[in-house]
Amino acid sequence: MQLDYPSYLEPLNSEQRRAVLHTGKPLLILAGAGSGKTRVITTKIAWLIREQGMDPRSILAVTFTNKAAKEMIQRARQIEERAGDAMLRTFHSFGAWFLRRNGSIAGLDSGFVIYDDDDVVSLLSSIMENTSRPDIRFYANSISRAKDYFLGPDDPGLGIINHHKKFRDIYKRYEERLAQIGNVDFGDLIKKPVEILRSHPEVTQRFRDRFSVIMVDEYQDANVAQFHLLKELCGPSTYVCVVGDDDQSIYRFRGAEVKNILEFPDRFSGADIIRLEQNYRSTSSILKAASSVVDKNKGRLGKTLFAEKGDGSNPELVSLFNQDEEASFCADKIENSVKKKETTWSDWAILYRTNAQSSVFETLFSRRRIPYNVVGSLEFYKREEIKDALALLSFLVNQRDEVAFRRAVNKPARGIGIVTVHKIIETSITSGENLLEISRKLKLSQKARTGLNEFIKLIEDGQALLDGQIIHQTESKKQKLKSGKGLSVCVDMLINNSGLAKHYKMQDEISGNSKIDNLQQLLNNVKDYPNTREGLLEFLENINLDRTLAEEQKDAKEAVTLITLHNTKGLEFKRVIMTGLEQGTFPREDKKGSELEEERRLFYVGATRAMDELYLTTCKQRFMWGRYENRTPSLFLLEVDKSVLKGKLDGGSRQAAFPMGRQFPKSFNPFNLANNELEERSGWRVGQRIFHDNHGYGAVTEIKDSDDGPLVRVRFENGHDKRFLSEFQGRAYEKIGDDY
DNA sequence: TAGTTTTAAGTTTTT
DNA sequence: CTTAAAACTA
Repeated sequence: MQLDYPSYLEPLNSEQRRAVLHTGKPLLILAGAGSGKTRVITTKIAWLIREQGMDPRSILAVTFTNKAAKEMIQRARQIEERAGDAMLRTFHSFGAWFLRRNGSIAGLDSGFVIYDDDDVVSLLSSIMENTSRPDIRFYANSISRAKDYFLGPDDPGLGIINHHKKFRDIYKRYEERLAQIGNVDFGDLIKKPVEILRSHPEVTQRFRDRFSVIMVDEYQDANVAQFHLLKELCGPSTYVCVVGDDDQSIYRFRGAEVKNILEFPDRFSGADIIRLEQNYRSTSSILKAASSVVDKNKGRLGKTLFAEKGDGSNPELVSLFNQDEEASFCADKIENSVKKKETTWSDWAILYRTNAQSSVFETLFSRRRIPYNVVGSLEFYKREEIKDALALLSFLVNQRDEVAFRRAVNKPARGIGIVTVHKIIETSITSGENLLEISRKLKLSQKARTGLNEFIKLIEDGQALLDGQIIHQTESKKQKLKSGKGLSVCVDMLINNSGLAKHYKMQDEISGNSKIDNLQQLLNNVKDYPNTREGLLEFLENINLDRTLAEEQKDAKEAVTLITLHNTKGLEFKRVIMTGLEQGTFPREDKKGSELEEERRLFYVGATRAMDELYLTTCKQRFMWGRYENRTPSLFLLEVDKSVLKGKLDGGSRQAAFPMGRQFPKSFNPFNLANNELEERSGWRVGQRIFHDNHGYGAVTEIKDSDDGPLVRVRFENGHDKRFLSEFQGRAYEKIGDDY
């Protein structure tokens, strides 16, 4: 039989197919959860290339997370290989790409570095002296929101964001300072391109010629500035297609405007609307449970979503005593089902509201040897040692970067105090010369001069390395540099010659940290970038736009997923456990009105990730601020339709035998028969099996005396060799079971 | 100025 | 419980 459309459109339903084949006018696709919108977008990209003869390079598709972008390009390529040449980015990464090429029009050097929120606070703190940290954060947040709404410091409407009189002035000074430095913040990645496009018609024309198709996914989470960017990129002949669902809007806290969806038909005249209302993902009982909560929201378009699948088993409400029992429940449930071969590890996801909640699961899962992946935790980046190294790298590409300079110049201590640092920065601002030049010529005390010269030498050596010179004196060092890979050559030199490596190595031995390991991980992460200025810039841009890149790439495919609710957008799992359903955790206690509605939508997003089974857990107590705090069940558990819910809010009366994390009381030492003086004095014993939250299982291999007391050496199953001073025992190292 | 000790404060969510 | 800022000492 002859089909009137290509075979790869066959799996689509009629509405999905209509969306793929739609051409001409602007298109708004209102796509409910699990209605196959990713499939529609990817198929549409393939169809445009294959059937319409479209050049892949003229297609721009925008998503909101890097994870979604990667998945989308992969799925499109499965249908049509050439889809790999289409431009698929997040809004912010598109903005960065745009500014690297066109920023010079607005006076921006192509070598800019992107400031994250902490950097913004740091810069702002030098503008707002004598201001408390929380206040600075508040103003930093206001500036960021203002940019989301495309409001500059001179905009009359600025009062809506922050009505304080001094806000306008602070914003203005911040912008001036940032311009002097030559870097940008997240908001600039959207706002600046719009400004350039508006003031330079020839640039706009170039972009309109380049992109004839623009698609935007998760349009409900676009902010006002992003709407303006889209509008500028769309010429009269551009085909524009946006996909969204107002019920899944979960980023209003950072400026997302659902109005963008509501007003799309007005802003893009003649727009067609296609609704995808058939849900293919979840059982109808899961869908019903999810909808019954979001139904309580007042401000919504309202939609009918039909489940394709049958009823399935009802979502199960599980009441537990505390977060340790919650973790045990999850572990048992998952383990049993995998043992019975009902599921594999990767069929399961554990969802929580805040990143901090992952640690209980991580500890228990590694103890029970359940493989897991934590998605998108920011931890790696927040680490002191990583920030130190990155500050050095940022300063290497931009010697006006006072934020990076401040952090790097006296770490480890080189005898350069705040007075000196302040003097250098002030002189640089007034004279216009960069911080390195000022550092070279400024008259200083002998002590500060010596330290500063070390720092200058370090930066000069780094620059020389990026320029392809090998600068080191000793043969062994030269050898080491030659054998290094890519950018890790330069980074390795920096962290060693700066003294950071030595500094943290000492710290690790005293406290049992693994900061050196993290720096090592950083080296590993940069090894594939070329050892040039361009390579370094590319690396810095990538990690600032996608923090998950810095994490250890241990993506074992067969593993349970631990993930925040926000990060689950666009994903699906056979079985989902939503945890921490308590007032104060989810929803957060202080949420009411429109913010509470956003939490409800978050519940909806989380619940609709589940294909076959959904569990909702709540605890009577939770360990917070060093105490067990009593909790009451989440409002959402009262709101969810009881006719599709298994279980009641009763359990959890059972007292936990031992809180997790400390199976033995502190005083408990099963090996008090130490046979030599050192073992007795240290409280440890060679052969003792131990468990460490970060490193897993291991055994004591050696105890020796040192200036600071007995030093215990541990060999871990993951191959790592660690040492720690015995007086810090019990903090991170836990004795378990028998000797080897 | 550097390093240590004390005290206070604080948990969203992410590009 | 952790982290950050402030106060204190060498």
